[in-house]
Amino acid sequence: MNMHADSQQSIRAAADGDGVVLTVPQPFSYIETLHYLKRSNEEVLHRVTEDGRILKLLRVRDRPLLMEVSNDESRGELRIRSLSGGREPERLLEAAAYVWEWFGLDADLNAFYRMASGDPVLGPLVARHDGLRIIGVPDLFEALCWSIIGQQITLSFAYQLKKRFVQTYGEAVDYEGERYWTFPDPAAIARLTPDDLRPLQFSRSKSAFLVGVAREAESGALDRTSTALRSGFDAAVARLTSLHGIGPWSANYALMRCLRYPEAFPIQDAGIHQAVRKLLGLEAKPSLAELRALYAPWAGWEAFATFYLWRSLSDQ
DNA sequence: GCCCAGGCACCGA
DNA sequence: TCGGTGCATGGG
Repeated sequence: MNMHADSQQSIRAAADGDGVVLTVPQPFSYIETLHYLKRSNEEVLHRVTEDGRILKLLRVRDRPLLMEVSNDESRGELRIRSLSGGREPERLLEAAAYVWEWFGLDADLNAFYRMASGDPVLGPLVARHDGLRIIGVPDLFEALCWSIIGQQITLSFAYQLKKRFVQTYGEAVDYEGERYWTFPDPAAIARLTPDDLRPLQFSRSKSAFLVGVAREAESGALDRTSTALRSGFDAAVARLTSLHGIGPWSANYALMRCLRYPEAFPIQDAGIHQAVRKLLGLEAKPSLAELRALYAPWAGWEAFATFYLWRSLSDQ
């Protein structure tokens, strides 16, 4: 896990000595963050408590750490505590850096809003969901697996598949009567054969894709910081789509949620089409020509536009 | 039964 | 390059 320069400036030890405090850049909406994190009851990679704390099991320096995130709205701060797995300052700092990355706190939302506020489709969305950031998937292997799992099936079924996958091959820690999971390590999946995944109800292709990507990741060839992924957007798309099972939608999905390219745009996404249809009051899903005209002004901000469109799907 | 879900690989022209 | 087809499963 790498510390980002901006995040380091914003993290300090809590005054009472329990955990660290993260000053969040504005705008940031904790409510919107929770709304996204709570969207599936089948989610097993984090838990949101009734009083609005977020619990998540991380792997920090090769050991599990159960992290708790809570919000201090009046101060514009998040507090990060360790519930189990060690409270050394270095481990807490890494957990805080993870949150910074996870919640997309590096993004300059105001710059996006300057573009979006006058847009007929995005304008109302950014007004309604002020402070919504792109909640990410910091781990590239997890992001690619999740994109493979989500291909061509309903989101609810995708969550069921992910739950089985995580609970079969991930690592668990029990805390106060609840079980918390980490996403499976590439090594655990790399040694499987695709047939091992079929009983979990993965299709033949999804099974093969997952094992293939795990073997690639296990070989070290899927480093987030690799030249192929940091030499510009087109090069990164080319690198990811060279993987079996990663097409344009999945590559853009991972570049949006993991590598955080603002121009990443999974335009084939059924959810985007559905959102546009609803927002424009269309009978049928928009044609490609309609979409092109619509998103031309979003150039350079497509990832943010996508996340706000997805958000609109759970509006009344 | 039919269509659609946060698509993709593969095939033939 | 482009369009058609099979794939697995669940819900409306």
